[in-house]
Amino acid sequence: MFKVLLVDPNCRSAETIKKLFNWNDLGFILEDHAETSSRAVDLFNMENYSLVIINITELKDKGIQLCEILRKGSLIPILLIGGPKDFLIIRKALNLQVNDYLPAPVQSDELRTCLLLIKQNLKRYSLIKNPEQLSNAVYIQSEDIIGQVKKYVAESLDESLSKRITLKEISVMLNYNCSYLGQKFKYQEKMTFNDYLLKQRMERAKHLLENTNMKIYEVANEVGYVELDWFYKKFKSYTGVNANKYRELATSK
DNA sequence: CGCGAGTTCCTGACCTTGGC
DNA sequence: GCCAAGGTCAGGAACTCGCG
Repeated sequence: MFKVLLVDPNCRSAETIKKLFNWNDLGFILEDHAETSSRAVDLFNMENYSLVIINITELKDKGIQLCEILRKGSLIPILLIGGPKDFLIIRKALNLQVNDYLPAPVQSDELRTCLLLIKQNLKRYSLIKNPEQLSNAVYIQSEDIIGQVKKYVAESLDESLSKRITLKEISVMLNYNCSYLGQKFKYQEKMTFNDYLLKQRMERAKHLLENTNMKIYEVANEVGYVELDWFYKKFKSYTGVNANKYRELATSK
């Protein structure tokens, strides 16, 4: 479990964030809430957090100061929440290597995706409070980068978030150029990222068709296809038969 | 190794058709 | 009416190429 510190002067919005979903299900514990940046610093020094979420709309420049303080002695992931009017402040924060930014009001699926990305990184490296560990982490990252991409795809499929899988998103998460990561993936795996993603989705769809009574549209949705028609096309081109025919053949064996 | 520009191709959206 | 299946097209994501 990764411990989260929420910094938000607005108790109502803090409560809303807490209740967006069950944080424990995603592997996070959100119990601590600081209403001021000074209280946040106190808590940060006392507890061992894995993530800090800051409502920049409410804190403004104090939020930036808080980012500066956290960054001085730590590489802890920082997630900002702010509105369209906070552009200048967010721009400042980006210079402090803030990990991500979500527009307010936060949507549950957006935050969930963001947390999964952060969790991927946290699982990979335990670089919470020691900047010296970053160089080691980056070294590991570049060595096993494709492994991380594949792992992310697999976990996203498991958690039914496959429709959100994009190479662009993964490249941002891993601090790589999108085109470079695509090249690297193809070189190592002898197939493009899209081909790999398609293969994983289709194999999962085949498994679901063989072992469950789910409707075709449910299977399509489960493996990440929003549009059923596109799933039909891809499935047929991958397997050579229609989804229904495939189930018929598989279950008659 | 890493990035940017241009090109290719995938995806989502909308529609139609046919079978049950 | 519901579900399965296919056609078309615009926009965006992924890929390729070339360069530093």
